Amino acid sequence: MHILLLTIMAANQSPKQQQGTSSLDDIRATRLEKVEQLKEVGLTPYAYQWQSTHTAKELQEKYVDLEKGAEIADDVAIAGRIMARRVMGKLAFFNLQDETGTIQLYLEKKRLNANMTEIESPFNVLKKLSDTGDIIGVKGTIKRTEKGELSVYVSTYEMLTKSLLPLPDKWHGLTDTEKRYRQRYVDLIVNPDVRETFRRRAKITAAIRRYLDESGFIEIETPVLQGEAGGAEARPFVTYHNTLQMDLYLRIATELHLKRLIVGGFEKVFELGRIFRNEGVSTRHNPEFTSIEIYQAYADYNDMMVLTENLITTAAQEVLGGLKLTYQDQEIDLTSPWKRATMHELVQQETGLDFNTFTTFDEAKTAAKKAGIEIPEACTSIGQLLNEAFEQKVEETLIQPTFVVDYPIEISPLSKPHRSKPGLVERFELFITGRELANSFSELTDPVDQRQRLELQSQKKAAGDLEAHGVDEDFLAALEYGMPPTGGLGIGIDRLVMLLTDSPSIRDVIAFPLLKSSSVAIQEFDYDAEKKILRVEFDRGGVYLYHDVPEAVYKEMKAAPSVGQYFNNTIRDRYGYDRES
RNA sequence: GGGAAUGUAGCUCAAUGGCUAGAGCAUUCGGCUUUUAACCGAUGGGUUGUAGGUUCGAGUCCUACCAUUCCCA
Repeated sequence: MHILLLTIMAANQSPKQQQGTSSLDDIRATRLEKVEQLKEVGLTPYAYQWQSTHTAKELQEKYVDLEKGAEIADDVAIAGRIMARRVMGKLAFFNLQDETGTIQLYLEKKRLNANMTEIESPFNVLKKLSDTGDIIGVKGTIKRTEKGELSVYVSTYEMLTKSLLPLPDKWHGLTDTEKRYRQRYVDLIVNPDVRETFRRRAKITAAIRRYLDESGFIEIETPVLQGEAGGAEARPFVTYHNTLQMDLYLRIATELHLKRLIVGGFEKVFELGRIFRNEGVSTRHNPEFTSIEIYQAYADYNDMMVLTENLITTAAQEVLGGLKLTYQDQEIDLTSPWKRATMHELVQQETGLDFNTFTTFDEAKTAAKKAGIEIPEACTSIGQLLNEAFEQKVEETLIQPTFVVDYPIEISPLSKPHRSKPGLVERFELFITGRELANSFSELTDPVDQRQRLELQSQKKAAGDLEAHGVDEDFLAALEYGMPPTGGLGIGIDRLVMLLTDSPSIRDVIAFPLLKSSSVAIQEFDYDAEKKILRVEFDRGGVYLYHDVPEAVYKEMKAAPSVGQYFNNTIRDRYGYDRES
């Protein structure tokens, strides 16, 4: 059975009739015609190769001192996309954009016609057959115009790729958020800061990897497909392996495998990669996102705090050139060392409640209610209540980098008990701009203790907690062979990139964020009365068979004023279906 | 999952329940050898997200659905 969530919107009773042509179709048809005309005059609308001598940025830098009106006979070659065209009678100015920036092309009829003798009137060809969006290569010399714009004074050009679809408005650009995410390539063409964001993202991950490499860490890739998802509390994605006939989960963390590597004798390992959590989507959550987990043998969480500072300041230096930044109008200073405070201290500061003084849960509950803390049903211990108080009252106040240390044991199943504070574990989370950016602990290495805690999780799973997981016996076996004392650290890369690129939404730092599929309308449907199969053809081309549909339903559907609405209400989600092969 | 807002030409946006749904940019045609959102003149382009409903009349009001954005959980 093909698992596919088809959302059906509406459907016309009769197949759609295309009347007339839309303006977009017209533009496309005109440009296809231009492709043919280019071939006729002897040009290649889709070329094979081009050699540039410079990028736009290199030219701008090299000739920065060239005076207005001056020309230099240096031969240059450059390629890029035409972003704007200004055509006079016998002279034209194009703006050319490559990955590095833009440069103006100075296109003179006389010069082009003198240098491109193999085709007839090349200036007119360019004037008639080029459009914004086309990718061209030009050769020529350098000239700064009277108005002060550095230009390539073009001798010859080649059409490298003819574009068929119009670019968004040159002044307003593309602002429709949905279209920006769905058609990121258009967003990237017209919005230079989007390109800059992804360039920075690449620099950040490269800087982190470089720092770790120089510190003796090695990156080892661990499985994405797992028999049991573990290492975090989160709902996993489920998939299926056909020939092995087994359910598999996409990983929700890399923790348990990286720790196996520490058992195996590696002392400094990490993995920077994608993990998957089957949860809601928001400005701070994408179902697939990137994290880095780092494990260092013989280290504890104090060592990991220093490592966290070093990694993040290194990344910030790399992309910002400094440690002060502005995030959504908030001034952030990343100069280390960062503030360290225990969860108890912070909660006391914000709420006045000293959780160290509570001896019973009821006592704590009464005091917390008084302080305006909402207590969910699942909250049944002082430790969980402390965490609730922290999340509700403290988190959003932690704007400057702050290590929150020493967490209650109840919410930290994988970390080592605190060496001096009973009921707590050696764990910290890093908060910046009120958001959690990193999570770390002195890893639990006692296999007996670990088994007890995982079995507790497993009971929660059996009781219906979808974020809890079964016991990973193989992981426990690994611990029984003996894992050295180890410090572990996880950093949310997307959130770090958001911080360092001043991006308000996680979708701004993920090139292709997950969006719902666009709606589909019903094109046609028919019914096999004998097999009770309703066959539905959607306008996207998909054909699906719905099983055991009563004939009465088919008749009602046929008579319904809106087929799509009837389908949504009565058939979708109620009958089994699969895709017609 | 709940609430609010949005959806009109390729893009950015207008349009008190009432004339043939408009404008700028882009397109197409013409003019122009120093433009910078070039300019001047002309031109084509619409299933107003989808389907119902109310109404003499719906882009506008109502219902359902789809998608997006923001807030909350």
